[in-house]
Amino acid sequence: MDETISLILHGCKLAKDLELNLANLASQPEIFSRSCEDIIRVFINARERLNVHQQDTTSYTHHMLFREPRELQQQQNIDPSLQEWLRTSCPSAMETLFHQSQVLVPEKTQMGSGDFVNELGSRSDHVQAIDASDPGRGSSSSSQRPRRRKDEAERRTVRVPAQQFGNTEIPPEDGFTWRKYGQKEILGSRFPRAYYRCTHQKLYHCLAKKQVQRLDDDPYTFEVAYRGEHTCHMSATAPSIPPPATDIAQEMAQTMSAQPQPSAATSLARWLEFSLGSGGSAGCSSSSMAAGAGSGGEGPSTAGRYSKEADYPIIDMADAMFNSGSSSTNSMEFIFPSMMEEKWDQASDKKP
DNA sequence: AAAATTTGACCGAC
DNA sequence: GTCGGTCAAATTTT
Repeated sequence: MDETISLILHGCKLAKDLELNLANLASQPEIFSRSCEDIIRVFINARERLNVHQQDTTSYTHHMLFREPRELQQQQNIDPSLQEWLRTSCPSAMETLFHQSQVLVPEKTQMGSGDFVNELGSRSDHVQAIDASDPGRGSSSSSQRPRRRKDEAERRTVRVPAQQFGNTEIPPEDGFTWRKYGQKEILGSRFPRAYYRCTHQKLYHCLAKKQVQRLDDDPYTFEVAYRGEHTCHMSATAPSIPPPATDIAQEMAQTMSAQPQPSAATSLARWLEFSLGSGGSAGCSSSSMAAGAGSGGEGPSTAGRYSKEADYPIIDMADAMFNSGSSSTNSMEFIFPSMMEEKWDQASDKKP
């Protein structure tokens, strides 16, 4: 069953890489199509495995999926940038699977064991997650003197190696667009700390931020601390402060051309959330919901948003996802509705 | 022209 | 007072 999890994560990884390369692939439909088919193949494979287990016992799959998330995470050695992507795309699934915010991969673990090479040629970042409460530099301020703002969001820290080619001083992409708003010399650190906020902060009131700083002892490794939640790419929440329609259109046009379109992969991520997360009746889901509320993420609102759909059993969702046959076009239309018609909102959001 | 970055000033927590 | 985080005007880039 661990292999199935690994497959699903591989699929997510491919989807993430596709998302990152979406803009580049606009002019290369063959590669784009092949990548999509790869992703579909991976998930079909996963579904078949789930089907097998489903025949064994109806609840077996679910129990195994939720058995020991932390243990699984350690076994899989999940790419933390993928974690961040999954976490922002489908928080409850992420929490269920990985107990997010407690991600801890011990030092000197075999980096890259979960590293998948894909046809898009994008390299998989070898990243290492560290606990936000690590007493080391970077969170020293919080451990030494818990400078707490009332509404300060939880910090999630990952270490990311510098790019292998090109300008190694630029921290690798993480799938989001950021605007730098400050830089500070930090006492006792060789390198300054850079402060970024989400580019879409104004338009979507997206409060996500990150701090990037090179390690003293390893200038080719960045420590990236994320704070706040991305609301800009979650179509259900984005218009919570509705901007003028023209601004949205402008923003979307700009987003489509300038960067990967997050909502495409978000659709896939939602399937994960349906399948893996917050399965109402299961005991594990309640704990994950509680953890979401307690650990400072936007847990309650996000988890509640999909609670209805989460009633679907795993196999039903997988079937719904792939039952349009092996035609990549049809499958893609289901998997990436926002890309095809940008109809996801109407399809999933049951607004009055 | 608009968007992004730079950088000194400012502010709140200690 | 120091320090880290943010603001915002100036500057650079697109």
